[in-house]
Amino acid sequence: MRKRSRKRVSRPASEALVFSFLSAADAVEARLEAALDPTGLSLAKLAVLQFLAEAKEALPLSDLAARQHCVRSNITQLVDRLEKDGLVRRRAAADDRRSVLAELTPAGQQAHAKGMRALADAQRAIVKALKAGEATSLQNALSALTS
Amino acid sequence: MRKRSRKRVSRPASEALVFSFLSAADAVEARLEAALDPTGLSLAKLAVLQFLAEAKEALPLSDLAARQHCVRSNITQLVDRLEKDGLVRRRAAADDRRSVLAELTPAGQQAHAKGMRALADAQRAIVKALKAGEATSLQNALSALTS
DNA sequence: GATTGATTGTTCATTGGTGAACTATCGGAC
DNA sequence: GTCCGATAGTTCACCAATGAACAATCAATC
Repeated sequence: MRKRSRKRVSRPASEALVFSFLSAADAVEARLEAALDPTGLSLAKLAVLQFLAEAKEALPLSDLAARQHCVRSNITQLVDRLEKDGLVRRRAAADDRRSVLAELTPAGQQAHAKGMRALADAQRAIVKALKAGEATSLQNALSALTS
Repeated sequence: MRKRSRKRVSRPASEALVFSFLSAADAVEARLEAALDPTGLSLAKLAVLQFLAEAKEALPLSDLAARQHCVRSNITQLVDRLEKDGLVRRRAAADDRRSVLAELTPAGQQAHAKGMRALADAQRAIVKALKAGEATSLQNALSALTS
């Protein structure tokens, strides 16, 4: 489950908000990860399956890296593990001999479905924990933070 | 800088809030980590230095693990790296021969001071990005999420 | 005083990330 | 047609974290 424990370096009041924020995010992430636990998937793995499923076709690894917003070497390793799990297969691309395509196996499709169901449940539970009003104010705060 | 790229598995409106939240947290964390970059420290390392500095004495590694909310093996490795950086020293405990104490070196004290300054600046900048009203509503949302 | 159980730190394997270096291939420009 | 720069994937070393297994030590309890 790989908890990603938060450090809360500083104490003071206003600045502490930043670490509360990060700490809350870790808690949420841990909750999602825990929800996926029975499926044997992680968020990282499920994301790859989801990209493959929504594309409805095999995708080049660099494509996956772009969608995942991560470096290519990370995808190489993720796909290594997914392949070992039997959820994904590597295939050569017809047009470009540099390219390697990843495609879902039947087991991968099933894992994807199961994982997305578990994830959706967990997401709903978390969102429900925020009363309607707070959800929108959170959304404002969020956009202020990311800008 | 170790960006912790967010996956945004799902698209739908309300549930997507959860991933926006995680994504915003990653952005904030990346910003803090970037602010620490010139000091050569990471959040994880700075947190250890901070615990040692605020304790004003050498601390057993298991103590650090407790404060960091992480497993002991993680601290072993973190202190390994900090020791290699020359910021921390391992020392035997007088009373308990199982215990290993970590203490700040002079370089460690300086790095701590510099790191905390950089961190505080970055925190202030981030908090300022949230107008006063949104800060409190965020705080409410936060407590709703963690409960 | 010996045994038994908890605690301390380390090591190892695994997950998930980064970035640099390398090979192979692809496409143009010339 | 050849050369040269961009692109694709892998490998490697590193950072950060987890959890299991292990040796050493401590603390009771008998």
